Amino acid sequence: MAPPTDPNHGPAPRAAGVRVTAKDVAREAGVSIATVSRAMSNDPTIAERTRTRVLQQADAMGYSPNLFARGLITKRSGIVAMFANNITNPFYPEVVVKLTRQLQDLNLHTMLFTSDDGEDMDRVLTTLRQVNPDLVVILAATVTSGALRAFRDSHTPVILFNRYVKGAAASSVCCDNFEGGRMVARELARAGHRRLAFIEGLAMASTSADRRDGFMAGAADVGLDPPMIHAGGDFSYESGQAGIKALFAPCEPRPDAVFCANDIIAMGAMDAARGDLGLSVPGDLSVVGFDDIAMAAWPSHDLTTVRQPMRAMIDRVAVEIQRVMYSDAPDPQAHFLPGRLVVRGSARLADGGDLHP
Amino acid sequence: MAPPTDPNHGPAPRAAGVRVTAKDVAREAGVSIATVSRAMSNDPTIAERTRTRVLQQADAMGYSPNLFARGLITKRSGIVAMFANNITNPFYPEVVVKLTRQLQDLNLHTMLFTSDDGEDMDRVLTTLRQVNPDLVVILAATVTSGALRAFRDSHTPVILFNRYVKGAAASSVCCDNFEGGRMVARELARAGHRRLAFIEGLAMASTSADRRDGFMAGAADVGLDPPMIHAGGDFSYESGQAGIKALFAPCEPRPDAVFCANDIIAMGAMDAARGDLGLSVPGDLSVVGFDDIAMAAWPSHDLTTVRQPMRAMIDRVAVEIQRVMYSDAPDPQAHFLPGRLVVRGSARLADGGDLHP
DNA sequence: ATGAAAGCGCTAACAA
DNA sequence: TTGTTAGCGCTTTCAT
Repeated sequence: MAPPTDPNHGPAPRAAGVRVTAKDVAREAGVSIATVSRAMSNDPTIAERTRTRVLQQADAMGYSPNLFARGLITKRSGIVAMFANNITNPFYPEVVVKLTRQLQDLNLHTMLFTSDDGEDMDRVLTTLRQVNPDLVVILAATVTSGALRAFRDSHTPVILFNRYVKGAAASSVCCDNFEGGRMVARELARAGHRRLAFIEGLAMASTSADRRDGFMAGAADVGLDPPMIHAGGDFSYESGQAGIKALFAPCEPRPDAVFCANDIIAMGAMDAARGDLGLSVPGDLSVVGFDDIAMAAWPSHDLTTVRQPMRAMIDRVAVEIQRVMYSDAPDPQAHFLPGRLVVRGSARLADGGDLHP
Repeated sequence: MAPPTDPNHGPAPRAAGVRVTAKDVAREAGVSIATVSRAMSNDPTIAERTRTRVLQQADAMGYSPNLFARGLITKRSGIVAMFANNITNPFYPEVVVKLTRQLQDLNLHTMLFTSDDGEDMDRVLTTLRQVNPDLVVILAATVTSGALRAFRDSHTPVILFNRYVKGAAASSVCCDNFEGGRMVARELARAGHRRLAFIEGLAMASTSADRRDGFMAGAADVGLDPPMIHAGGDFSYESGQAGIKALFAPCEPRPDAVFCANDIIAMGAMDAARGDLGLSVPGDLSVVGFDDIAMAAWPSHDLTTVRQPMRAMIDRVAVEIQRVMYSDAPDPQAHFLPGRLVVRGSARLADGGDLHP
């Protein structure tokens, strides 16, 4: 079917000028604006004949209702505000785009907000509140409890993506980062690795911390020494390069496996291990990442990694959005979705495994 | 299926939160709502003392003006709609995020729209028009002239990013793709390459076509045979793998240099050349990409490529946005920004060069 | 089944 | 300098 505003559908579009309003359509169709409104919103009380006539007229004039005027009355902006400040990791832009795509089918619109780092974030969140979003999705960013409270006060539900704040008035949809880390440690141990190491991402990111804690717990489970930890980096390729060099700087003990807070770090670590350190991967060192971004599968790195169930996470967010929007006083819910170990050539490992088998 | 504007889709949604309005602040501060409005919008006619008092009260109550009620009157939504359907190439998500960041400082808000591909694009653009954006930025997507006309009719300026439509009522900010391609051909020839090849991206993308045409023009300039062209792919890694294999399938002539429509393709071509074909890069084959995404610089690929001046392009878009928003009947302008050849290890080349020296 | 009228929250004349 | 009033474009009673 032709879209309602297809200019090649029906008579020539109205002479260029101001935007066509319900009033214009009403006048041309010989009805009241209330009837136009009813026609546009599928009000069942309208006569079928009138409805089609009005719709046709609207179509011909290229009319579509002003979403914000509508929102002023219905108290629903139809807007989902997404906040993301992670840009070096292609995982999150991809989530933004895919989630946007999905929300479009629910007649919801994405408004995008970003901040460079911590300090101006509250300023951005204030701006964000001005647009009265029906809902806020915060992607892998640390948000102050003050900001969370402000949202609760304005009755704006919040969904955290890959972030979990205990006791907060916000829903969460996360990959089970802790279990993912634990699984990696166990599998590495099972394949005979003895000296584990971990390269952190951003210190304040719970994704990094949870993966690390899970990794350490897993090492403890199987009786290995606590993994060496390289801290102080961010989620970048350069952090991976720097991390692996730092881990190998002391003569002993040298790790035989390194787990990284995300794939980008892992690729940096792998390239530096091979290039600068002259190590064989996985011969001398197994490297494992987290995310499973597209290029992890490329032969150039062939990276063993924990795949975040992106599709399932996005679907879960969409469901949570609907739940939260269509219930009166929704309790925040936390969802943890299991990751899956994707075994490739960068690590000496036996086999894949699920987080929650 | 319910029309895109159906608000009665499903059960009645809960009303969004009760928000503090200008009326509330006015009551508490003992002034009229007009005064509140003046205080919030820095109207110079208001008394300084009143202004601070009102602002304080507003602050205390957590008030911020409803952007859309304001827009209803001022005829300015403050919204920039961005349309992007390219998701496999990390270049564009990065542009979206960075441009958003920049617009925030101009008090403009980004609304994001995507479509999977051509057909449902008009439907998405219809939805997009409902939000009355002050301006539309279309990123590297092909738009129908009908859609462009619809925007012109509703007086919504359009800026095309890396797309140029001759005679269209839309501004353009592009990397000079044609000259970029030409430069690559010339530089390859200068370094002694004789049998050039090109791997296309999506057929309908002008970025791919312009780079190809420039490349062919450059080859002609220096008297080389017309490059072999591999068509029928998209902008993916897999297209690069398939492309290079197809180019090497016939025994003769075999290319000694391949230029790819973007970096992702180039990496696929390079990995397949080395892996599947057992070639040495750049010994047997030089590989050149386009974009200079972050990972092009990673040692794993060390890709020679044409760098798009992303920062300059984004700045240019911001300037164009301001120009278009603050003038009555702005003529669309086209800007072509020169790329720069970044010489790395994937190609036997003499030296870097600028598009417009 | 349709229309008239009352706003949603805000800004912009126009008065005072 | 401030308040009053009239809408922006739309939905939603309440009549008819």
